[in-house]
Amino acid sequence: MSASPPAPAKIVTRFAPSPTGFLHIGGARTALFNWLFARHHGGEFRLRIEDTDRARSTDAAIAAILDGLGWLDLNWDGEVVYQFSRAARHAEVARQLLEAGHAYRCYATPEELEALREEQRAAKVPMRYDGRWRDRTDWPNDRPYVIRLKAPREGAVTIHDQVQGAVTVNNAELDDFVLLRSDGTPTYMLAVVVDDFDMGVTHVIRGDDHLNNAFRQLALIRALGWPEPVYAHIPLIHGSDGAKLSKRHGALGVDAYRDQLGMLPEAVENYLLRLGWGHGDAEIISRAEAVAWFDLGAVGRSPSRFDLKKLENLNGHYMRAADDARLVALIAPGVGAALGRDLTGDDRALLQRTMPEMKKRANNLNDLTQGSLFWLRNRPIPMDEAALKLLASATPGLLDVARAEFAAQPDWTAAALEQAARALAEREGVKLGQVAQPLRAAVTGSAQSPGLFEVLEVLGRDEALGRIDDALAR
RNA sequence: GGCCCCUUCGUCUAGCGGUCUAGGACGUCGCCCUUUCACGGCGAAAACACGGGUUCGAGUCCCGUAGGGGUCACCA
Repeated sequence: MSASPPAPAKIVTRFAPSPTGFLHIGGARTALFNWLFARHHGGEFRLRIEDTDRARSTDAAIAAILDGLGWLDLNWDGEVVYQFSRAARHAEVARQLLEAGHAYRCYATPEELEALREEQRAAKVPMRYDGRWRDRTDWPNDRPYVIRLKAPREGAVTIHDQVQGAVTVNNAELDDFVLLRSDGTPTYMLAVVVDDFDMGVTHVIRGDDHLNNAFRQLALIRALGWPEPVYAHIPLIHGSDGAKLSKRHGALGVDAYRDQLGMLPEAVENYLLRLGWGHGDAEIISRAEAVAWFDLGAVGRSPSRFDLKKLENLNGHYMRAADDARLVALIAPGVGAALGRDLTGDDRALLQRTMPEMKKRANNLNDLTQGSLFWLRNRPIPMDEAALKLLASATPGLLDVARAEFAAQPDWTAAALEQAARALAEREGVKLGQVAQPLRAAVTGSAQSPGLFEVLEVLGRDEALGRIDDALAR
């Protein structure tokens, strides 16, 4: 038996949102990148809910995050880790650091620290904790204290970030941050490091708003003697005006892309993938291709702006490629609500039959829903403004003649009806459009629709003729 | 303000010293198809932020400037 090569360490990534709101588009992309990286390498993708901020964390937010990941089909491995439940472990690590001399007790009060910051602000010097308790041992045992990391003060730290490249920060820029609060609860900085270690996380892929934190976390990791993860800080997503995307600034939860904008998850995924990452000229990228191609090295370093137009275009593409039955199922609730009734099996069959033509005309589910209503409306169907105008300006009498021609057709088929209409137009010396447009308005209530004769055929003789009569009677 | 990061068409991007008179996609405009609207096809306008270097040669490397972003809590 020959010696087997050293087994490559299993790659473990994680998505660690704090449940203080919906899963926004930036978080979704971070989750996507982590998921793709793990799947590409055959590793694990873990989910951790950072709920240590008890005041701001909510169950509704947790549900929204899980729901959003589920919609995007970003499945995670293992159990969800709830950070708050690990507080005892975090505190234990802080105590351990204290005993090893890598951390110390700090009795400075919040007021005292605020005064310090105020001084520094006034003196225009960097605001950071000055280490006043770093070497003291005259602890007033009757007062609460926090545990701070005794961070190195000399030298510099360089992170070889997979996206940002080598980034160096002088240790003098960093201060002795708090690990354990005076009430014994861990800070984010401690919790992240401990949890990533305990979960075996090898690659930390997150927004570059965490880049500066990485240096602090690295100092902690080194004090603990733990292995350092590989970092990849991806640029943030900005709004269309270049300003940071925030809740009050165009940032929507992924649920809004589904429920309000009518997007398909594969379109959102494809769009997010191309935001900050590229693979040559590839634009339409399947999930299998994404898994095969994804790499951190191709992630761009500059922030990108969110472009709804492009997302909608992509969504249109995926809708045209989508299975008709799936689309019917997706719009059925909306169609039923607009119609004020439950859809029958016949209704669904009609939507299904017309879907190949309908989906070419919509870039989102909302438009598809609205556009499909005319098939199922009860007579007399409502007319929109353009339809009214078409009927009003139609050649007098033409609609009546067309109605009579159609009524006389033995075969109610698109081909036969078209032939009749063309013959009529020729006989009357008008263009086909002059016959077709008023008819379109009469049977669809709109100036735009799939091919008129196909519409007439699908509607059926009685319904079509009835709608024309309704228009004639106006 | 200190520190860190970023800078190719309006937007997302390709480009990893010469093949760049800078490619693709969305958007925009025009044409074709056509009973309307779409879909589809063809085409056009549109970018290397600026200034210095390095080099035989720079969109590609280095340094400044400007602009943008991030971050500086007992929040995460």
